[in-house]
Amino acid sequence: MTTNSTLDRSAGIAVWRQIMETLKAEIVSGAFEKGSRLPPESELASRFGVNRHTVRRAIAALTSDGILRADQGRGTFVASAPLSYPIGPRTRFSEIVSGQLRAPSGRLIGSAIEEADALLAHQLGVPLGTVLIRVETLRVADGVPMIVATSWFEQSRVPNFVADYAETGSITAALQRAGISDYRRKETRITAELVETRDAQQLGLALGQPVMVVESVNLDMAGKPLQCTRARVAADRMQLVVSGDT
Amino acid sequence: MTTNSTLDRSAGIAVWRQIMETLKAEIVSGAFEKGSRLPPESELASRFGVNRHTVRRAIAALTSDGILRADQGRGTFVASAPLSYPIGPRTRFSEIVSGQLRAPSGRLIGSAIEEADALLAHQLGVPLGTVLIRVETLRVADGVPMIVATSWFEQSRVPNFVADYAETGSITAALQRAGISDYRRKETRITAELVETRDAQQLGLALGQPVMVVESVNLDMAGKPLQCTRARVAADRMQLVVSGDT
DNA sequence: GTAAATTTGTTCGTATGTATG
DNA sequence: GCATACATACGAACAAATTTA
Repeated sequence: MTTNSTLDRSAGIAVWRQIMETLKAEIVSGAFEKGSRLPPESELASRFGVNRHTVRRAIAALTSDGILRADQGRGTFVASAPLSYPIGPRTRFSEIVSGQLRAPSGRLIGSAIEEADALLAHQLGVPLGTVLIRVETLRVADGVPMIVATSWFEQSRVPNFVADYAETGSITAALQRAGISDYRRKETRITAELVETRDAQQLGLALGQPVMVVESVNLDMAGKPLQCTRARVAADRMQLVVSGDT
Repeated sequence: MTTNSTLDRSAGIAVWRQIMETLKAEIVSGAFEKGSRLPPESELASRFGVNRHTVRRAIAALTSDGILRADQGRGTFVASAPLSYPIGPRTRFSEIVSGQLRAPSGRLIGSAIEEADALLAHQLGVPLGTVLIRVETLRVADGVPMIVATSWFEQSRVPNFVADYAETGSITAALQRAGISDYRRKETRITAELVETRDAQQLGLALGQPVMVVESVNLDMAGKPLQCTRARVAADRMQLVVSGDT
């Protein structure tokens, strides 16, 4: 079960973290049941070919994440098994990919004003340092959190966006109040990462679970970039569908 | 589009590596065109709030990956952006990589004869129990493994597929030898999972890393299902791109 | 064409973090 | 807890190549 992926000592990733990731992956994949005892530290140390201190640090990190719990004298136990929300056949949410969800099921979980860095400036076609609105939203289907998304808009184009979105729960509706009647998606880029701590909390995912990262740019009808979105999608609950037609 | 403006100094990941990942993500997302010059090291250092040495190490790592190239006195330039994988009706791995000036290569890593189960029978439009060829392939670009794919074909339509693919390294070429001159993609479904042990070995990924799972069905020009594929894509090496034209 | 400014490349030293025994 | 070795990060300087004025 365990392929000894050789520890890399100069990859810029601390050995304790590499061990932590490996153990987490094994727990997630079900190698250890919930409540079961982990092998003793000495055994793990010899298995990974490291000092016991190093294993202890990996275990400490997993403990502070709530994944393990160590009882002095008894051993280390799996505290929380990986969550899973089997909501039947995977929901198909291709329309969400472009951030064009029309139904008001979005919840505002945060917003901020910030200046465009090189990447955002390029994607939105604005000068570096342009004032942007950043909006964090959570999208839920059937009571299950599905997507955490971060969107950026040029503030001068949608000055009252945050209040409008909070009220309507819909990006389309909020944009309409700013006089933008329609928009279209330019392109969508998809990759996958391990979920970040904050997103894991929002999505109710265990750490170490994968999320799809969907980056998209929407254009107004004049072809000017309007909105830039980075959505993190719970991979076990949702499937992106790309039609081959047209 | 990493908005990770704050570097995490106690995550067990070296700062230079965090910067490397950020820059790589920005290059992939198109903030810097191929051939364009990166901001000077001093500027990047102040942007990330680190010493110039630290930026230099991140740049050195990207240089040894072939992504950047540094000329003394001139600057640092984007040599070759990491691959992106455009998904559309005519997706073909070899065209994609050759379009981006990379050397494509498909390697046969296994094959088997099996009977269609309910799912495969439905997707290929054949009766339950129809004899299929299952082919496992590894696709590599510039010596870096990118994709492990499992494909199913109706054996009677491509009786000699395995030998033809092993010889040509190309699905398109092997199908042509079976008299199938062209095909198109019906639909593509994307999700993400943690990499499986066997795939991790093939792709050279550590356990616990995410892969994108791309399931697709190709149709022949008469619209009949021809090929059904489940590809596992190394998420840190490739980005799927859906253009907005479709 | 020369000088100044920019930008990458290199070499010291020092402090801190990581991993071992 | 302590001593040791190595990797990481910072700071200051200087050298080499290129661009700009």
